[in-house]
This record gives sequence, C-alpha cells and structure tokens, in this order.
Amino acid sequence: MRLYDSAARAVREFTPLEPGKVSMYVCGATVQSSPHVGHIRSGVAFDVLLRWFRVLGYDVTLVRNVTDIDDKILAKEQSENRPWWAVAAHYEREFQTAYRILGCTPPTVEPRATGHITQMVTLMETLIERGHAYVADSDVYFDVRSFPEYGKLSGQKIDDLLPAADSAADSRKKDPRDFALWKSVKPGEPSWPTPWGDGRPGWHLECSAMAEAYLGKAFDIHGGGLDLVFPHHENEVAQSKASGSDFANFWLHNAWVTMSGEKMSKSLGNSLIVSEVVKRVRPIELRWYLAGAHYRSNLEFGDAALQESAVAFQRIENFVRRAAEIAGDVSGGDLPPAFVAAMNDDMNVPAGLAVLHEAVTAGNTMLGKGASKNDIATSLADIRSMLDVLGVDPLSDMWAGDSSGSSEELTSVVEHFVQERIASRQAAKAAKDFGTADAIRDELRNLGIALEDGAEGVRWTLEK
RNA sequence: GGUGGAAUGGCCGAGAGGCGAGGCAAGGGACUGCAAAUCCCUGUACACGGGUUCAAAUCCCGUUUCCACCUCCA
Repeated sequence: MRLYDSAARAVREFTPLEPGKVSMYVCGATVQSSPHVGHIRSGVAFDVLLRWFRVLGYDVTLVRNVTDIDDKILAKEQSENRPWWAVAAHYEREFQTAYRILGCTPPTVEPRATGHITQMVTLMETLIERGHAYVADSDVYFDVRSFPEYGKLSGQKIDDLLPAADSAADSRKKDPRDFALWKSVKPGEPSWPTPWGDGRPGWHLECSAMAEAYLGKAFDIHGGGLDLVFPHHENEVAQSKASGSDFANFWLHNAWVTMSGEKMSKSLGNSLIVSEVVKRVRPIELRWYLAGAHYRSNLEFGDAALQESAVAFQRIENFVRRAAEIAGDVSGGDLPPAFVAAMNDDMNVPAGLAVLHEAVTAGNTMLGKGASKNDIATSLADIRSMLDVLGVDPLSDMWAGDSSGSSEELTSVVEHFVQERIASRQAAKAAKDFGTADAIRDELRNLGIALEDGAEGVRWTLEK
C-alpha cells in the first residue's frame, strides 16, 4: 500500500507502526454551520481509506474530533439566539446525520474539544516547561522561534509569512507569528480554569491533546482537508513534537470540492448543503459521485455532473439487482488484481472504477446470454466486493431497502398489484393487442413504475 | 511577496517515455411488436513555444491561464 504523504511530498510505502494495526486521526468539523458536500467529501474519502485498510486486514482505530468551542460558534449565540453549547450540539447532530446517510463508518471515538481541557492544560504545562510556550497575562502562546522545524510541513519560512493582521499590534507576543494555545476569558464567554487564569482553548491545541490522548505519542496517519495544512496542522506538529511526541507518520490531505473553479465556502448559500443535495439525488448516488474522484484531485461540483454520475451508478445498480434476482444475496467475492493494485496505489479510485465497469459489462453480458447461476453468483459477489470498498453496495445493510419501499407489507401489496397489471399486459400482447399493452405500460409509468421485457420475463422497478 | 497545485476528446475523469483507462453524451448496429434495459462498433485527446530521445500527453527549459494556502474553513 502506497500513500501520498504531504510531509514528504511524495508517495511512500505505508508500513504501520504496530503490525496489523492502523491508527488514524482525522480533523472533523467545527460545528458552527450545516455540513456541505465539501465537508462530507472529506468524510467519504477517509471512510474509503478505512474500508480499504480493513480489506487489507488491518485493525483500524479512527479518531475524528469535534471542535465544539470556537470564535464562530460563540458568534452564533447572537444570530441564532441560543447558547453556544446549543449551537454546537445542533450542528454536531447535523454532521452526524450527514455522515450516517452517506454511509460513513462511525469513528472509533469522536472526542469533543470541551471534554479534553485537562489534557490541553497538561500539554501546555509541558510546553512551558520545555521553553516552547509562554504566558502573557492569561493568554498562552506558542513560541514559533523556539521550534526549528516550524514551517517544515507546509513548506513555509517564518520570515516569509504574512503576519496576522490582528496580531501585528499585539506587543505581548514575542513574534507576530506566535499563535495562541489558550485565550483568556472575555466577558460573557465560557471559560475553564487553568494555572494561568480562566480561559478557553485555541483551535490547534485541542487536536494535539486529543490525538495523544487516544492514539499516544506516535500514530500512523493524520488526515484532513488541504486547507488545514497551514496553519492548523503545522501548529499541531509544533505543539506535539515540541512536547516530545513523534506525532503522525503520514499526513494525508483531501482536495477540494469546488464550484465553477472557486473554493466552496459557507457564503455560497444553501444549494450545497448535504440535506439539500440529497433531495436531488439519492444519498448513495451522492456518495458514488464524491468517492469516484481521486481524493487528491479537485472535484468540480455541478448539478449536471452529479446527475450524470447518478445515471452511471444506476447502470451498476441495475446489474446488481438483476443478478441478485437470479443468484441471490451472494457476497464475499474476490477483488480483481487490477482493482487491488489501483487501491494500493494511493487509493486510485478512478482506476479501480474502470475495473468495476468492465466487470459490470462482463456481468451484463452473462445475464444477456443466460449464463449459469454459479457464474452469475461469482460475478455478482466480485462486483459487490468492489462496491463495498467504496461503500456503495446497494444490497448492503446500509443501503438495502433504499428503493424498495419502507414497509414490507406495503411492498407486498404493490408487488401483487404490479404483477396483476403485468399479467394483463402479457395477455394483451399474446393477443397482439399492442394498444392495450402499451396503455398498461404507460399507466404504470405514470405511477413511477418502469417495465423491462426480458427473456426471463418482465421486470419492474421504481423509476429514479 | 512566499508556498503548493492544476490545464487531457462534446462533458466527467485516470495515466506519467513506446499498444487511445473508464464513464456519460452522440452516431451506427444486434435484440425487441414498439419501448426500456443490455451487448457490439465508431470517435485518434493531452494549454502554448522550444529542446532531449529511435520514440514525449508523460522528461528538460521557457510562456500563458486558472486555483488554493499564508486570516475562520474539509
């Protein structure tokens, strides 16, 4: 398995620190607004990685944090007229819903920043002791000049950085690039006690503290969006390494979902909010779309592309459902070597998709030729295994029932009704009364039911 | 100013010195009472200008255009 390591700026062979186990820390959401497709792309990308590690036989521990205290969350107290903790809890639930309906495997643990103040205080004590952090009034700052490697991850030199506008005038800092580990309390804001006074954590400190709390001083992979490289991840490295940790062995960063070449941001309105997008395509189709691009490639989001992608997925889904009608609920197939090679090559999902499409074409050919149940079962099982890596197997527990109705009883009634109409139409066809036959088909189509005449009989499906 | 990324056929999207990944759309064909679904065939693409090489989309030099980060962001 080879992965692109942002820190090395190269593809490296992945070897876990502990044989058979993979530990991953992925930066999760700052819960201050509704999740959009860009957020969820990150979730899907790392979920595919997690699934692939499991295929390879690794026991994966995934930590994905929730940043539930932050300037923007506090700012929403006013605009949403509810306490900051209610704002955070509300959006955290929205994120969890989005991850769930997109089929993302729940993390091993999903720690909240506010639950790990103790660990942050300990980390600050260590940094102060070691001379990497200092107290100014009740703020605590990291001293970037004290850490020679500062800037290495992002390729920045301290002297080339534009000093933060709001901190240029802050004479309490030794260097304008020094960043806050801890912010002293301001009137009306929440705070926690520390040896240096009451206050609240800076954004970067929480990830260092929580990564160590759950994964220890060294772990395999740290992931997140490309924008986090600087300053967030750079600062995490500084905090953790300066405190004596080895920290992450690999740094993985997913690229953007963009909109007409522009980075998606919260100001673009509601059209990209996950809950809105899944009204236009089914969640499984959105996942297919997001997972289909290479995780390090920009994904230009567009409605036409989304619809087209959904059509492509339906071809695959059709095969799976038709094959399952013949071969049953078979799974646990073999992954084609070319698919495995693609995934092992820095998760080259698009190349894997080519293998999948070819397998589906071969499978459809079998169905058309009336191949043996055994052959169809093998083909179906293999294809389902590939789909499962991407988390889009339509027959999996996650997605089964997605288009077959909510209640078994209702499904049974519809089945009988449709079969009765199909029988009438077959009778009309047998009598060469094609006018009546077509009328029945049109009538069903108006109800959203599509018919397909095949050698094995007539199939019906709900129209997408 | 500093750092990093990108430009591939109508569209999406891999590849990274030598047989045109794959998908969608389109055209043709098979099947079909007609549809639908499915299968088969067709289409000679790599921003521009130089260079290296028997051979370049791929390597080198230069140019253009676009994007991101350096401030909260997946």
